[in-house]
Amino acid sequence: MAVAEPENTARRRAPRVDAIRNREAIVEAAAEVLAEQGTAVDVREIARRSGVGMGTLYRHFPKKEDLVHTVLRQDFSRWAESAHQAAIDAEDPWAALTDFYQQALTGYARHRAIMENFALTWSVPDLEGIQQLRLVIEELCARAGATGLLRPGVTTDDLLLLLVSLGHAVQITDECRPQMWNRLLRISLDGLRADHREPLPTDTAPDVPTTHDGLSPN
Amino acid sequence: MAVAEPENTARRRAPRVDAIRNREAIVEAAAEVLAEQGTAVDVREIARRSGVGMGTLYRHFPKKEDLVHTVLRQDFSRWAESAHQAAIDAEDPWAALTDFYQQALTGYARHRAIMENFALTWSVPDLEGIQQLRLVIEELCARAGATGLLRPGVTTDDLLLLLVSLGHAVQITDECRPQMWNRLLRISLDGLRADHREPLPTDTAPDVPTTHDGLSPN
Amino acid sequence: MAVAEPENTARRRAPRVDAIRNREAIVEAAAEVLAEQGTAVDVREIARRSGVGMGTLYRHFPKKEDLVHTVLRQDFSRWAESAHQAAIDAEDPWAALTDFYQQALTGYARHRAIMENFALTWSVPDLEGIQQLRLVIEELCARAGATGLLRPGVTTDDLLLLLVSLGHAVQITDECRPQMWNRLLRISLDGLRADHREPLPTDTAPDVPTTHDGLSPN
Amino acid sequence: MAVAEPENTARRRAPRVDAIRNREAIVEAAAEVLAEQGTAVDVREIARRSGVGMGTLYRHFPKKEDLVHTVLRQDFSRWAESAHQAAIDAEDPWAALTDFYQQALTGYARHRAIMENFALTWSVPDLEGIQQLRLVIEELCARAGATGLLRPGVTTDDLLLLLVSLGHAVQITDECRPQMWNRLLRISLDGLRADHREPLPTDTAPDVPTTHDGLSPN
DNA sequence: AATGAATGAGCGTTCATTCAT
DNA sequence: AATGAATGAACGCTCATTCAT
Repeated sequence: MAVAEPENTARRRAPRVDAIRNREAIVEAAAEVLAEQGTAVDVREIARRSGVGMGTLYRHFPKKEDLVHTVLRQDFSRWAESAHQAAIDAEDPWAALTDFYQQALTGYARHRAIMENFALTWSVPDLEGIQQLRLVIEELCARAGATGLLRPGVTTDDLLLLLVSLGHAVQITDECRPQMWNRLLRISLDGLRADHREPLPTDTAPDVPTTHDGLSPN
Repeated sequence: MAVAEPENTARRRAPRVDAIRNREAIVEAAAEVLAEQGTAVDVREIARRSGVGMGTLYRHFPKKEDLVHTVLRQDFSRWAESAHQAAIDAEDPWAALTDFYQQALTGYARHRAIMENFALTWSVPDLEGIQQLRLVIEELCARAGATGLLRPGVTTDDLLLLLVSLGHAVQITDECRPQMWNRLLRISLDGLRADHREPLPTDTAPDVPTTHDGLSPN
Repeated sequence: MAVAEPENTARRRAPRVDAIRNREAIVEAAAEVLAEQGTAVDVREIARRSGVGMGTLYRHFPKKEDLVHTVLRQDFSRWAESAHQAAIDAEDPWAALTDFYQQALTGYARHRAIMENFALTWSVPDLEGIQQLRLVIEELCARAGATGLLRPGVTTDDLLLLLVSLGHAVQITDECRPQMWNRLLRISLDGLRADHREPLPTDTAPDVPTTHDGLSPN
Repeated sequence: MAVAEPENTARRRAPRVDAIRNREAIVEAAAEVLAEQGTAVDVREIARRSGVGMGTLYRHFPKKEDLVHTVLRQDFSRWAESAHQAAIDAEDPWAALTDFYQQALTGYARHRAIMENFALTWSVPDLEGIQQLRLVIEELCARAGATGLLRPGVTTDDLLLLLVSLGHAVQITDECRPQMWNRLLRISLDGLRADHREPLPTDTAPDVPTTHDGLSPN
């Protein structure tokens, strides 16, 4: 009898298993489709690929936008997580920074929805996933700054914008010159090194504070 | 009879004049609209602004894409021309390079169609206008290379891709951080200076030859 | 075994109690929602408010229409009952008739489902509840007729149709001219008084017999 | 040559013939369908019946509501016109009033969209067509008032609301008791006669002025 | 018997492209 | 050659009803 109780409890929540499976199928299919085709896809295509009806899709995500944001959150999060892991594994701070760009760009260049929506980094910076990504960069920035290897005055936002910028370059050259972006990355990273001491132009941003002003001592 | 002849001739050639005028009106209106709203505009809007009917528009440009390409050709050309002029006026080669980016990004960041279609730079590199732009960059590259101020190994394509890349950054930050891209530009330009001598990664492009192989002495 | 029996019995009958409770909850919620929003409501809203799942709702009422009819039966019944009570309480027959309309229209003008479905009065006259309402009117009619105050030839159906008709007027003017229907009521009631002795047009109804033909002697 | 000019002018407007024909076909089909099924019809059904594509329909009426309003305007107008004609033809003012109701109700009882939207009479009283209808009633009211046959204090709005009210009754009884509404009409008209001198309840309407207060001398 | 997730036809609307005039 | 009306497939979304648990 005592054993039966948990079973009952479990049974009560049983129906949701399918719903969860469906939700996951939808998100998975959407992630796939969005990565492939960008946010302009027909919702029906997502429904088709996930094997559910329109109603099911709309039960879980009342607006197309909701689904898109969910997927973006997830994708940005995953991206941030793997980047974070790589940062931890890296030996010296500069390598961490370098590897971060390398991996970030290698992995997500083909993700159309991510690239399309990288603009959100600035317009909706508090989207979960984007914030995570920002935190990773913030840490990379702080560490590289602390070693004195990073050019003085470089901020998290600078590094983030560089990522967005290079991401676009990667996407654009992906088909015809798949490795070319590495050259641009190298150039940019060199420009970020501490042997450049000329101050960067100020950008008098009203609301987004520069995170690391004066952090790096030298 | 003598009177009829000119009439006939006039009748036959008059339409041509109209046709040309119409074509120009369409392209002009399209340029305006595309710059403002990007390629997602309704074709009707272009027809409306140019003062012609849909049929006329489609007679001249059987696909929307044809019109877009035509406009892009023109816009890239104009861009290239003004850049060329600026390059000529510049005193030293490095300033020429710097000014080029400055002006290009300042002026075209809000040209939505250009920014959207900068990808064509790589997928359709022989589009007239893009080629012109490329030639300007090629010259800037050569001159800066010749002075020894440019990092060895930097190619025209590198500079072009940098332009595309920064263009995207400008566009994305235009609303919330309008001047921020200047920082990125500075960083990139510093990375392009000759005090960086480490070789750039090779990019083994199959079809588009690196333009300046062997240009840089070291 | 003796213990098992009641258990089994309990098990068999327990659900019934729940079922009845559920059914009532559904009807109650539906009555509320239908009165508020009319028959165009989403069935989900009813399920939500009654606290049951869609399956349960549809087990009890296989079609939305079934539920609507059940609720209407109930609402018409209640209406009839309170009208009946008021009729009993009234002193003279003419006041009874007058008060009936006054109260009926004041109370049910905002009952959207009732107003929407008053047509059922004629198309489904044997719907329980409607019949009850009809009986009340029949009695009012008979009593007023007996006193000689009611215009000769006026039938229960006339009075019922007048109610429907005025009900619609009330509903329509509820927002902008909330008391205007009283004027129409007054006019109609005056037209129903016995000082009008011209015979009313015949209506040669094939199936629904006029209830009070020749009832009023004078 | 002078003769050719008008021809040319005519030719310039020629293409519109089809458009006008289509627009008319759409309105006609819509009028038909709306009368039959009310405003809930699928726009595709209207397109189908009028023999045009969806695009054509939406070119002429950018929103479904636009088409519906156009049709209602037209239907109300026609109704008003024929009522006006009948009013002119009538010999004495009281017969004019009587005939107006008779014809109005006979002709439009089956017009579902009209009946559905009669509420607009109060919420959107300035819809062309409704205003026309109101003017006709206003005149009927004034004339009947002037003869002293109309009950003192009766306003245009009273007569209009009576029309709406009876219209609903007609619609509801149309299938099972098609002539029954005549009895209600008779009753109401008798209530409107001048032998009823008790003042009608006031309705303290804030914005819509009572048109004929104290107009009738007797 | 109860749950609520799943279904899918249908709705109002848009827009690149075609075609009669 | 020019016009702009016509086309219809496709889109985002809703909701009465069914079905697996």
